Amino acid sequence: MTLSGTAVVMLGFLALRPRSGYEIKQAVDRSTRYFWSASYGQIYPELRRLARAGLVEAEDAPTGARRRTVYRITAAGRDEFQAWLADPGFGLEVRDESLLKLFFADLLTSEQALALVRARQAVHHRWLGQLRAIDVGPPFVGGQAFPDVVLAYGIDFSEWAATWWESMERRLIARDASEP
Amino acid sequence: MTLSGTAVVMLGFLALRPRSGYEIKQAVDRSTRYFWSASYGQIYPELRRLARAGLVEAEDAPTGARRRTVYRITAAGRDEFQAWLADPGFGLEVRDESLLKLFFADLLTSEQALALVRARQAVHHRWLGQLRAIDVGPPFVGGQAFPDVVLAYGIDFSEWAATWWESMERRLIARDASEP
DNA sequence: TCGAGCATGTAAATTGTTACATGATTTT
DNA sequence: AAAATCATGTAACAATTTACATGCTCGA
Repeated sequence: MTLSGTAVVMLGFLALRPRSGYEIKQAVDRSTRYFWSASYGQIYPELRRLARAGLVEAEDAPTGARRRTVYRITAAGRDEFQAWLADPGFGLEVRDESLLKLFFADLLTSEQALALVRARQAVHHRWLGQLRAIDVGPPFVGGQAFPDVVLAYGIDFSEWAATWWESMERRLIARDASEP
Repeated sequence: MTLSGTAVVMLGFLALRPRSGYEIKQAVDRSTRYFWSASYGQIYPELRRLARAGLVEAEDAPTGARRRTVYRITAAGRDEFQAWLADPGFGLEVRDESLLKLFFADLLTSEQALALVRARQAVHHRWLGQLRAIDVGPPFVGGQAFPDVVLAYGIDFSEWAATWWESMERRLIARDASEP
């Protein structure tokens, strides 16, 4: 059984505690979304697939007349998740349109290139604000140490990147000043 | 006309000079692949679409009896590419399976978590070697300054990341030594 | 002559996003 | 009473990977 990326992150959150599809989406959006996102269009169909495969179990848990289904990971699901987790191999894919634009930025004016560099900078500053807000809030996953390690990585990387793009901005400005 | 990511990178390389599909793939693999990859399964069909849309022109350029088609960007194609390039907005998506595994690493033994951290380290060291080899070789795109900026980003990031994961390794080892 | 590299392509499957649709509950 | 949020889902589309298939050319 090969788990898709979405299946794996869902199983991971269900391994911590039972949740509804809606709650899984919230968990992803509050934590892994920077490096592993998931949309409702994937989550709900995938929950059904996982249930058919016996990796999770569904339970009706309505709030009043509003229907709600909570999923619980099974022993088989836990085994699958552990197997994925224990394998030290991993995929790492990046689709970075700003680096791509910068790559071809010789075809831009100085002003346009500068705008690009500043837009990129802004992204890192925004992330930094968001991640620091998580950092000072209550722990996302109680008793778990590694989510904090990942958060620390996010903050450290954002700081490094913000600084890198700021110094790139200064270099571009200096270059423009010397060449008319 | 909305250009797909693959279309855009192809048009970008064709804006620098005419190439065959094979040569576009080589260009991508030698330069943008770390942040923007493309496979033959996309490139060849997309070249035909771009030709139908009038953004590129095909020309037969066989080597002996081996067929070969070289594509040249048209004025319309250049306009489309410039329009994409001049827009300072960008997408940035990451699918980082190693951060995801680290996020759930409380479910792993110390040894397994350490193996994961070391595997991640190895990736950055490998990239660093590859990027430094490009850095000392002949310039990939003659007369263009920004590809070197992107390369510098890649090298600086790889150095930062290698260091970060090394210090994470030391922290894990220290933690394991203090807690039995 | 054999293998590496040049060169082009298709088909199937997977993966994922976006937009749409519906309705209940809670907060302002 | 309206708006935000909770909650679930589908359909259409877009993007992408992988595996397969074919055949030429050049250097060892």
